[in-house]
Amino acid sequence: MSTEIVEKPISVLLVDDHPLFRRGVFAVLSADKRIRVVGEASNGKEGVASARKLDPDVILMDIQMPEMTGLEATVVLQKEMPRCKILMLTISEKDEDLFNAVKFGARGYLLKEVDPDEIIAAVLQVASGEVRLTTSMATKLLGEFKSRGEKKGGEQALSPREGEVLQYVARGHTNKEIAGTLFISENTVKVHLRNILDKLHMKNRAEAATYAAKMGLV
Amino acid sequence: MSTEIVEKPISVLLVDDHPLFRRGVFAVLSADKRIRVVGEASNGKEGVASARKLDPDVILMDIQMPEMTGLEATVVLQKEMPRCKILMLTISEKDEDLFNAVKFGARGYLLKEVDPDEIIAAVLQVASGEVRLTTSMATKLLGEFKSRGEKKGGEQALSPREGEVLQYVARGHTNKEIAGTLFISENTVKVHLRNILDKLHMKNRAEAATYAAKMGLV
DNA sequence: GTGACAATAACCCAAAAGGATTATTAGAGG
DNA sequence: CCTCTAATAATCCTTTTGGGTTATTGTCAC
Repeated sequence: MSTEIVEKPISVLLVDDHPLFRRGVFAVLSADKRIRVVGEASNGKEGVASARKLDPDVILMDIQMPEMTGLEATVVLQKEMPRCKILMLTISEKDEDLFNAVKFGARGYLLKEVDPDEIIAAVLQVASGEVRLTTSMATKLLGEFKSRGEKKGGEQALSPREGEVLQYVARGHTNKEIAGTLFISENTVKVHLRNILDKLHMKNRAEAATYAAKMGLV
Repeated sequence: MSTEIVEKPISVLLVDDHPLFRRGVFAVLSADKRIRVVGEASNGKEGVASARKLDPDVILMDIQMPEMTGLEATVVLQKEMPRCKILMLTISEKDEDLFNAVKFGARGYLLKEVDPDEIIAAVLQVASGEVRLTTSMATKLLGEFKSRGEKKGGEQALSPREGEVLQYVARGHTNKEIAGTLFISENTVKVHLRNILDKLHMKNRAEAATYAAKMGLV
């Protein structure tokens, strides 16, 4: 047995709806021997499927994507595969997105305008179990948690399906339309919506739509 | 083959504030022998300077950039170097950006989510003097110009009262509640809401609520 | 294998929202 | 003075939503 320890490269899955951007990230990450890009996906849904199949160490995830956003995908994957570290790589500088990403289990938050070097450092860092945030982000988060410190008792997370339904509601679709899109009965949509309203302590779909928009789900 | 006519490659300048994205585009374009990337810039100001120096055939330009946006740069360059074709490559699906880009002289409008192949085709097409738009964009442009002819400019602004009603809608208030708050009849609230939906081309209050949240009204 | 939970679905009923039309009044601006 | 518009309001009718209840299935964890 050799005394040299051969490290297995960190496997990375890219989830972003822009093929061109993916290619850029791919080029940057592939230039580093400690990292290996094992797959790509172009929306949250595909991302979840790929993650299940590939079981990557790190997922680089965009937030704003068609079909299923990065936030929703993060919710799903955190529950399913807690070993897998999710690093948000997004254009959004909105505080709301940052808070939600962290709340839903992301291990880091990078803006797309970062330097190539930075992204490599971030991948290595989250792979090793650390969290990657800029100091200004960390400050924002601390302030946020302090201000809602004791209140957090009742908050229940939405299930993936509920998140999906909520998206369509926010886009102005009726229950019947949503049922048609998701191939389920209108009754089921109504049940989902009722559960959503109960969990969010809200009164009707318009209020829930506002919530969804603010959370960046649409 | 010595009889083959050797075409000079199309020279391309990339202007985008995301190094990672630039790298992706560079990789894609460099893989095609008919195209040669001759320079990169990370904002509109740098882009204009580089364009003056390099005189590229085609400029791939982002819209949202620090210092000087792609739209501003397009205005400057169109006046100075009309031979140089500008192709917007942006994340923005906003009609307004599309309209402005075309108005300011862009020869094409691509969304960043396009396939690599598409971007090569678009560069070749605008280099040859054609215009590159999706059919849905062309339709939007036509509709815009037609409606400018007869009415004042497409979107009608909400009246103050309508804005007020929309806020309450986004907060999840019912028509009856809004009527009570504003000391008007429920019928009037319904009229306001109908006018809001008509003006925004929306279908129901949930969709309007999403719009309000995105606009920062709530 | 039991218990928890997500997703599915059905039924009923009341309340709310949506769509169309018509009309009155107060102000602003020509 | 006349016109245009925002804001007000009513009536009629249809569709959608919201609220409560019950039940079946599949999966995952313990």
